[in-house]
Amino acid sequence: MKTEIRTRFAPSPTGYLHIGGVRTTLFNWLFARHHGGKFILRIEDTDEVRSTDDSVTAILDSMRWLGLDWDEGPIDGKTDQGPHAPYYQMKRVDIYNKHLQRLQDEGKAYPCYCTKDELDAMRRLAQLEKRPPKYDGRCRSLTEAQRREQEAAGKTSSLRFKMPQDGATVVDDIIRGQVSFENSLQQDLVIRKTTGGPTYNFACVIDDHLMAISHVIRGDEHLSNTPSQIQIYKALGWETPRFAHLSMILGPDGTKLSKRHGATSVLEYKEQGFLPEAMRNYLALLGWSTTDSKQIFEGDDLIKSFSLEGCQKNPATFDTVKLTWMNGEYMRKLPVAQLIERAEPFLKAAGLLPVKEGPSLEKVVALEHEKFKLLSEVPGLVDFFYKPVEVTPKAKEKVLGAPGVKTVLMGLADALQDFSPFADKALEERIRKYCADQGLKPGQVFHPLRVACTGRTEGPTLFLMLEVMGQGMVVSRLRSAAAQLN
RNA sequence: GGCGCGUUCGUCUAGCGGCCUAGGACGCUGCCCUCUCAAGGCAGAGAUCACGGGUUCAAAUCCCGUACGCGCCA
Repeated sequence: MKTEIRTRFAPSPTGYLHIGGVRTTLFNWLFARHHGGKFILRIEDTDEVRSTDDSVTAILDSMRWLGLDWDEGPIDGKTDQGPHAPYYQMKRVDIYNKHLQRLQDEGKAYPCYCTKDELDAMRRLAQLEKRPPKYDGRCRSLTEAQRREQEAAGKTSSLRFKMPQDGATVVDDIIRGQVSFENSLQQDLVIRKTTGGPTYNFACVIDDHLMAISHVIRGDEHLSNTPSQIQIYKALGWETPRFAHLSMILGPDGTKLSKRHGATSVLEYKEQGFLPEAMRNYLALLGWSTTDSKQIFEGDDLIKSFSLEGCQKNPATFDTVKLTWMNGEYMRKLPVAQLIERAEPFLKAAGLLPVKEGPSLEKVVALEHEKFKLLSEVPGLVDFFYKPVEVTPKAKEKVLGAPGVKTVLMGLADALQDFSPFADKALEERIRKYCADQGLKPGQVFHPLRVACTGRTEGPTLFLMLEVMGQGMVVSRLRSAAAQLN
């Protein structure tokens, strides 16, 4: 009996880490952390053509960004050497070969000399006759002499695993329950390719066993391969891990989430200004929930609450709108200083950091705190404190275009020129008094004032904003806005 | 084509035989708050629980079939 909980994430380094992959990683990670177990990262780089170091780096970066730390596995894209080598499948071929040989020696696997053309023909015929396109096992019964003959003729061979042909294999899945597959319908799986390398389904079994994985948590698409894998475990005399097959993630149109649906790489979400904790929270809720339908899980709550039993069987649609809402929730909860820290790359890119002159970023960001939904929005909502006022067309037409605005702006400038204290409440009183004195409605004054100072019709609460902006800037902006009228 | 999986508001979901005239969340609509935009508060629209048969005193919940979707094998 395996007592320690050990899960793993085993990506192929053939591109960036996409949303579906992260969700699988997240669930493995959550499960391991919940049970105080270990989470292992293994690189399935047996596809020599498409595997790249850059992909490994991208995957590692994505996981680090999301805070999904692993207990065993590579630490950067180049560490397929030394102690990290065992976590790269390409460094494990000797191990696979050993077990491949063992199965062959024990008569549980046999070489198959069929060529691709022969297999294709076989398949076409089967389809024509409306039979399942299953390999017919013709090389299974080859005698030693016949095999030597094939070898002598220089034929290359693959190695096939002898699937039992009677009974059924039951996958006892934590999420889906008992799923039964008839063995007679399973074909003799290729476990060593003609090129000599192990196939995915074989290497995966060997690794999961040798790495003592207790729970294999993976995407739904692997469920159909599981009976074959179970039979390989049996043939090797190994205990099978527990299986849990997660539902897939779909795009808005109901098909499997892919590039067509826009951003699918995790790092793209980072660039768009999403917080990793929001991403994690949202992703956890795709296919998992608690019975009280709780939405926001802060701190360790996700780890504490997570269970495979709470996982959904049916696929879920990825919804950017809800993700964005959730990101806003997290941004609102972040203290301003931290918020600025997190938004640093975006502030720098917008030229707002380091602050050259003007009010402190803390005060300015605090004014708009409840409005942010993305880190990338921070600069755009506060930049008018640091840049010359640019009046939007809408503001110009609707507010500055009204009659008497020029007089109002000049009047305000005069009234505020030497006003003290230049602070929220006092300013409000003073400006309301100005309205009363002039016989104007507050709206006739507040709106032009805002536009003159910010160039926009919407923005932070007015008087506090004026305070933060400071007397000098406010008065000069009022005057310059007035000057530009007529 | 065979096998497997799935199907509750637009979306994520609660539900595991009576508490369901189906609950929550996002989004949407309206109202309140209000100097704008948000945030917040309140209210509302929105699901004949894919469809058709059973089982049962009673079914979203159990069984069978059909349809549709998805996956795997190719």
